[in-house]
Amino acid sequence: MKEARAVFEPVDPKVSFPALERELVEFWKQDQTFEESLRIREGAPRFVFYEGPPTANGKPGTHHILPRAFKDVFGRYWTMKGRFVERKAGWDTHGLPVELEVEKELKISGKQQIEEYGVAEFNERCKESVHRYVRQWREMSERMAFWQDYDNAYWTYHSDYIQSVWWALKQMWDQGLVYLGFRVAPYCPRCMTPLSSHELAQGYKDDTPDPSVYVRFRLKSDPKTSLLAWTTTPWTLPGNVALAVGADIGYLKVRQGQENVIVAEARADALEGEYEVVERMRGQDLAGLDYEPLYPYSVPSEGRAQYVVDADFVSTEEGTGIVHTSALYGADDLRLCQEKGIPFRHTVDLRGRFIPEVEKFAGLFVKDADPLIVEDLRERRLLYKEAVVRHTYPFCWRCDTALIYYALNSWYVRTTDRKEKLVSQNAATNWVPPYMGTGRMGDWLANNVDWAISRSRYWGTPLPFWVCESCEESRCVESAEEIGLPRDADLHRPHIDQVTLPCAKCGGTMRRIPEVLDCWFDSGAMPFAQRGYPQHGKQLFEETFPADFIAEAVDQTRGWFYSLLAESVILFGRNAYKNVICTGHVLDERGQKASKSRGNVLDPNYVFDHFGSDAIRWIFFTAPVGESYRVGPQALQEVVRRFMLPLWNVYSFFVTYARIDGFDPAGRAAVPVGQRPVLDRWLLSRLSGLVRTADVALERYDVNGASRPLEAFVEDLSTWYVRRSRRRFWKSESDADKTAAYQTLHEVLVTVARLLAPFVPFLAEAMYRNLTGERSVHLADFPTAEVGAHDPGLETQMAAARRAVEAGLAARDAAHLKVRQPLNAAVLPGDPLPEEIAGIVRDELNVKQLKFGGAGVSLDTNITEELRLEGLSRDIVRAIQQLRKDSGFNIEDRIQTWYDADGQVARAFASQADYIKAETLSVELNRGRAEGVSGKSVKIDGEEVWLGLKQVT
RNA sequence: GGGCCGCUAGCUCAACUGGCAGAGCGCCGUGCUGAUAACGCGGAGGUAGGUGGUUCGAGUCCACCGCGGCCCA
Repeated sequence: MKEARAVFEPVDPKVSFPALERELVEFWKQDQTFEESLRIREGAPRFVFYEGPPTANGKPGTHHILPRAFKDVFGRYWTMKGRFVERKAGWDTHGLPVELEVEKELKISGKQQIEEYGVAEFNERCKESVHRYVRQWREMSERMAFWQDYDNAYWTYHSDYIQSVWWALKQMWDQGLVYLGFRVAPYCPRCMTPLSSHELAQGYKDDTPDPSVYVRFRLKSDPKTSLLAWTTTPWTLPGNVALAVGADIGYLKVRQGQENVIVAEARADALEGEYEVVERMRGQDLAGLDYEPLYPYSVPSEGRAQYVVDADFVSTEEGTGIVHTSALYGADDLRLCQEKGIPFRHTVDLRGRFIPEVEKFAGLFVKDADPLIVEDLRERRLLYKEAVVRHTYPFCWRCDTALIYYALNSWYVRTTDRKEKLVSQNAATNWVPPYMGTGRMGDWLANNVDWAISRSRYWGTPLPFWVCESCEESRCVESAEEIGLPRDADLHRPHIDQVTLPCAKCGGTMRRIPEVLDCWFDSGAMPFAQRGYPQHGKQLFEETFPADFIAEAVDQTRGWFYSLLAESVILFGRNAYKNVICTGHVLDERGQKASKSRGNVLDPNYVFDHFGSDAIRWIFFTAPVGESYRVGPQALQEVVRRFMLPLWNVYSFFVTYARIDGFDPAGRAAVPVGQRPVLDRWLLSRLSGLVRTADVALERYDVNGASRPLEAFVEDLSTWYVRRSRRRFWKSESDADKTAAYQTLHEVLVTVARLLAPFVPFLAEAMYRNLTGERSVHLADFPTAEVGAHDPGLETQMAAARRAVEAGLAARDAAHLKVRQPLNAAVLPGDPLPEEIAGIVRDELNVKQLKFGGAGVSLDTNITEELRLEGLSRDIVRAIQQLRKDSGFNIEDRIQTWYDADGQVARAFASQADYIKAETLSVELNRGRAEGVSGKSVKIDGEEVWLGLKQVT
């Protein structure tokens, strides 16, 4: 309009957020906005963030967006607060998951086939696989606007990184924390490898049938009397070396026919048939009794075995209260035997078959031997009774073989030695939500066991332990140089296995142990290993340890959250992170966990292409942190419709009118807030409170505490401020009121864009760049609250006004008086409102006079002729506006208007002509039908009225 | 078997320290509208998973039980 120069680009109200986002991804890349956001904060105090490296063994899913969104929001927030936030990307590249992916690719399975294929070649394939997946991860991360330095990522397989890890192991070695232990682990006899707890968790099956057998162990001193023991693994019976009882548990000796049987009193219902109690005793009375071995295979010639011992793990929850103990096939069993000095030896080999010395069952696979053993005991009248139990039992998640518990050698870090410190350092860490730290993590640490760090695999950091062939002297190496290799040498198997070292003690040959390192140790080393510390980056490491903030999903409790904590406590005496957000799981729309095997993983590209990254981020930020999230097309659609579009439309509304009026935020001095109309003062007061609320919440890592008030504010902005202010922008005259409206809405939108920038970086960027003409919202400062604008009294009054409106509209509805019909007066309950606010209520209710203080709402329903005509004039305006719109006229177009009407409607046209002309931008209002003007008949108050509009050029 | 979390309208979820049970979506009715894929008002829809307890008062605190999710065994 007029000669005004529009300073804003037009805004498409039919925006496609996915398209908008793609443009901005490209813009940021070209503009190097992220790099700039770091550059402008160089030298400022750091906010230290650590990237928990994703394992690059598969395509990223929508559930991976969740923790990455939380990581991103704080990087952006603290950058806007003036801190330097380095964001070094990282990739977890080693480990069984990567190997399995490659095994699938190569269509091979198991260690034997890998070795036939060739370890060198196999590891090359692993590396290639990782790079392939990292490309997809990077693409997803950039599309979701997770700003990180991807070009300088750390990779756990790099030689520098491996040597940092070696250094860490050497530190632990020197502290005497590394040892070779003989422990019971879940073991797959087909794959011939122990499994990690992580793998174990994937393979439990409910309702697995197993034999449940009760076995007599005859006392040496009295062969008529047996101790009754229960087991679900008969194959461990040839390995029996002891029976365990609880010292304080009460036991019964009962007579059944010619035989006596001893069981826990609390388990007497395990007895079959009639019995007579002969004697009562306690576990401690039984301890030390010798019994007849079932089989002669399990005990070496020396040492005392096969007698009753007391143990703290015996319970009377199930079984007989007398626990059959086979040293090598149960964790409690082995610990007990080691404590009591009971000798033992294996009866089963690494393939899960009985060794030749177990003559009766030699060569049989243990599970196949179960029924034979039961039968053997039955024939020898040692079987008391037999049944089948259904319980939860672990299987190999790869090959589905039933796992067995099996004792073998593994390397350990004695974390239990630092348990107190682990617990206290964890307690000093700020967990969001808090129960993750005290509950899940705290309980886990309280039951800390030594960390099994060795894996009998191929693609991993090789354990730098060399052992002498002759004298068993061992040594830990901490760098490539130390073993005569260049720093950048490939340190992986099989190359490293070629390196032999002379034994300093006996001059013999030292060879590396074959195992590689648990890959969780790799990622836990990232605070220093990402710098190549201590050979490189010493100062950088010291400046960036510990992290202010990390975020991952809940499954990292025993994963990265623990490995970071354990390694940092051992090496540096404190935790590696001060604040941690633990996000929940992403569920599908039916509430099921998203997983590859269920096939319900939401493809991130589907989400990005249909709804956009901002939409999914906003869902994650507003849903309860730490809980499970249900995400699907409906939820995404809703967040777009409920939050993003209303905000976008406020923005589009502003730009539409600002362009028409040529409003330039820099063009005129700001109207002082105190002089602006009450709606503006109210909105600015709300904004001021919002800024403070969001800022305080984010400082406390309370994402919901910021996002939910933001959402509520946008709703108020859209459904109250803009709704009540439309006429201020629409009216023709440019006065102080209109200027105030423009200035207020502009300021609010710019501030909201800055507040939203960390959360929905695309939407905020699009708004901010157009509204300010500046380069990027992500280079701006986070808003600070305008203390002067805060007016709690006004907010209270406005809330009262809105309640009054609500009551008034309800009363009108009940009286069937439509809102377009003005009324003379209304009485509302409550205290009188100041005139300025009462005016808003009058407008909204369309009444001439308002009184407060009534008991309820009462309306003056007497409609005078004058009120009648006024009401009709609003119907007329409404009809003309609709016709203007249907005719495709622009909002600011002037028109000539013709009408053909009779009676009341005609009188309304005449008496309210000025009002109608002003509202509809009609320069003329003519009665009768015009030649050559296309028109339309409409119904107004039941009467046919012909309207014709013509644009004035 | 143990631990953590959840269970509030048909669906998704709120409600500072105990104080009259709410919103959004969906449904029905109605109104408003030259920003909106909208919005307003009204309506239907609730024994707050169950049972006890503490309290003047419990969705909220305690105990036990049930169901679901996750983690661990």
